[in-house]
Amino acid sequence: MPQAGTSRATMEPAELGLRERKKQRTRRALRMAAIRLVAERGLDGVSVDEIAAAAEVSTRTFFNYFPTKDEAIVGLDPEDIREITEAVSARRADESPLEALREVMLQRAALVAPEQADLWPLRLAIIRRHPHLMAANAASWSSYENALAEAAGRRCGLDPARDPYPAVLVAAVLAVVRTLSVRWQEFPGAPLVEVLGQAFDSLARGLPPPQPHESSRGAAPMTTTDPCTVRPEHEES
Amino acid sequence: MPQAGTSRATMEPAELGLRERKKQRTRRALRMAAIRLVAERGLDGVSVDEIAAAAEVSTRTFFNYFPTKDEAIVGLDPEDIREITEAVSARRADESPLEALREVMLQRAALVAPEQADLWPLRLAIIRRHPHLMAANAASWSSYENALAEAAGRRCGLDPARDPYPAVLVAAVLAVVRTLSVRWQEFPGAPLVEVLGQAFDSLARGLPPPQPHESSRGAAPMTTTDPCTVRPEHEES
DNA sequence: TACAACCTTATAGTCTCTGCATTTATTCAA
DNA sequence: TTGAATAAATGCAGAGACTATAAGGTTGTA
Repeated sequence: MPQAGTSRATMEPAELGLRERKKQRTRRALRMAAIRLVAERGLDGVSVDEIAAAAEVSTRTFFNYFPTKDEAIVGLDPEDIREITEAVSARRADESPLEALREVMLQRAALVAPEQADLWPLRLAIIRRHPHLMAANAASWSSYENALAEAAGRRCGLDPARDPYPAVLVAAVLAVVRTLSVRWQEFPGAPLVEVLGQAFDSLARGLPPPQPHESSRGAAPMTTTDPCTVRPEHEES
Repeated sequence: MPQAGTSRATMEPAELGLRERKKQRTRRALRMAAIRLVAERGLDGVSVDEIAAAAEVSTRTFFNYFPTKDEAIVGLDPEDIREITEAVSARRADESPLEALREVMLQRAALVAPEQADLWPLRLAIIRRHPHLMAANAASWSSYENALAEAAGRRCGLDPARDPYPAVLVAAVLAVVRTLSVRWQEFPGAPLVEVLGQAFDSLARGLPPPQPHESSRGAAPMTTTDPCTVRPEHEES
């Protein structure tokens, strides 16, 4: 059983066999070529032919790896999905589902895989330039919404097919992560992890309205972390 | 006086000028043709040519109205966006942003514009059959995430460009609505409005983990009681 | 009526993406 | 080491999505 990964990720597991490793390399090469070229010349300024050429494979091979040009740019690696899902399942059982997701997402945001460190900003720049990619992005995420929802459901003993709670929880969490990831690029004031953390706090409190203080500070915090005046909500204890 | 739009929607405002009305009709005809045909024969069983033919316009004209075949099926009318945004702005000022959004979304879910009443289920059926459309769907929604975020921001006196709160709030809310709308088609046990209402309650409480077996709450938890069998069903292609 | 602005349309072409048959590379077992 | 068995990469042919352009119709206006 694999150690519920904190590291791993950079090294190519030697046990994987030559064929598998080659595939990973090809996929990465294609993605890098796609992102680099598109960041440079715009989405319509680059054809799949050129991307494939840059990665030194045939055009047809490109489509063996990605169903769409868009996916090559914004899609998540299936491996990443597996990692994240596993990480959620591996969290201590006494955490609430929201807490577990929070921690995994924050960790993830903190380490942004080293090889992709330089690609990440390019990706976001591209998305900002071509908003419709945010869709493809969301779509790609939604493909692991299901996986995550299942993991989340298991934590609280719910069948995600029956009870909407896990799906709702995951949808809300991923929406927050996605939104802030994109914003973060535009207003790189505070580190992403911080902004995300505050957003999660807010979410955990039921998204209470923040006070409209005339804040002329450069980086307006999401909400204060002290006992704010939460509006009276119907709650039972 | 707009009356916080409960009606309107079916009548074509006569003041709009012939040209404008014609455009609306064409757009609607194209959308209806697209949804009907695709629901019948599947996404790849219908070409844009056929859709245009069914709506009695040229293929080129189709692309004057929709940038994409997908958009014709899942995209929102700009007019709807305007209506929803206005409805949010029109809510009483003493409601919290979350409450305001909640009410608007519930109202919207309750009345599903009359002309589209029959199209709505078809749309969802199509999305379920072609999961990647959920992306286009989300994308289209995201185009009014901004509008909504701005309206939400105004309510609490925040500049949505500076403070992430409105964006986060809206993203979470729309994620929930989208998720449940899709699920609702698969498990049509409880009325959508009810399921949505429960989800909003949960959101307002900070997404607390539900108890697997104790049904201590009078107000029904999100747990459904229908025994449904489910399988993934990723048809596509 | 005449004019300007805007829609629609046909044509022709580029690009995306798929199916299929062939070739090349990798694994595995003898 | 060799020889299948297996899987991936490639080239090719083709359908369909989408666009640029130019020409022809409609609508709003003077």
